[in-house]
Amino acid sequence: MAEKNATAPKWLNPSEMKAWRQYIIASRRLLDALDEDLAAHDLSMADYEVLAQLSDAPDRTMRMSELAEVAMVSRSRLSHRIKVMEREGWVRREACPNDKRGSLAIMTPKGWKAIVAAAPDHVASVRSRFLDVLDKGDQKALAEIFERVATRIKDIDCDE
Amino acid sequence: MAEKNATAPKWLNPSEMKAWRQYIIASRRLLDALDEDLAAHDLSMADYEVLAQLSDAPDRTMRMSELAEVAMVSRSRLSHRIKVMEREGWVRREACPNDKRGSLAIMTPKGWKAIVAAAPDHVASVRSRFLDVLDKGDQKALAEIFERVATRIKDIDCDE
DNA sequence: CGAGAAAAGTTGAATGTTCAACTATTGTCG
DNA sequence: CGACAATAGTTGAACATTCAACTTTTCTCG
Repeated sequence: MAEKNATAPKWLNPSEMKAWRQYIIASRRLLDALDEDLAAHDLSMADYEVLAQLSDAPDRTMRMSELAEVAMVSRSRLSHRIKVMEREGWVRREACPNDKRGSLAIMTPKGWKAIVAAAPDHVASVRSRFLDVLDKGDQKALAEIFERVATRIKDIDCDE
Repeated sequence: MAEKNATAPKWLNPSEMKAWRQYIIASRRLLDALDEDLAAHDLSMADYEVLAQLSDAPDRTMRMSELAEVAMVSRSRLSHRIKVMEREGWVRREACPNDKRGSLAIMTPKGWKAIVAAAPDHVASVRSRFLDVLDKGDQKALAEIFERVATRIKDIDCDE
């Protein structure tokens, strides 16, 4: 849990509140819109992320736990999702040769076709719904801010 | 679906990519962390939002559809969630006096106690995980950017 | 070596969310 | 008025996610 800082006021001031609310509202709408756009390809954002990461890996092959890590989903969730992707014929599993506990997720040609079909639309959608309203300076500022946010979260959760 | 702009390149350039990835990664981690923090009060972010909005309404009472709107959840989802909150004794439902189709969600004293207990921790958590890494300028920049994002999404989805 | 801790992955059950269908009421307008 | 469209809300079934338990294998270190 977050440390309570003795000097921090209990409630947010108007400027903090505005930043937080605008962020949370726009993020919700943005993710919803991107999900809707992806639905045309029968994909959710989470499934897209999994397939995109897998398609980027050498031989389009990855250890389950590594894939879970980079796609930011739990192992359990990945396991369940891969099961349905297997049924769709997008991915297959193979035993890991050097670690007998392990399991490899391997993208099939059909899976490759699916991600290749979805990617341009998804990129266009990210562009039109998000990037198009940012100029170069905004891009840089945003990247810096969220890099700090991610770092901060890692720091808090490591020493508690 | 997003319009395809003839001049837009198919892929993201490094600066766009960085802004997008940092945003999506940090957001995921941030929301996860806030959810974990709220778990101490047996709440998800979505449930917190519902209760917070309801607690702000006159008489802590709201029409279901209005509550769904401001809490950014579907009507169906709200209906299901309110059912479990009713079981917890946090909310009760009452028929809407002037519109016989309608239904009012009313926060109980127990529900008020729950949100009052959770709110300071949640605010502290938003602060320490997010706001603390923003200076005044960042706050303003972020609010402006995400206001544009939200507006853009509304605009796209209205004329298509 | 070998005991116990840690890591990888899966599973089933419980819980949460979406989706489409449905009832009931209200609004619109010829 | 009265037919039809639109709105409010709920429901159950299908689907997705989480959670804790479990198996198997590997790592650590006395």
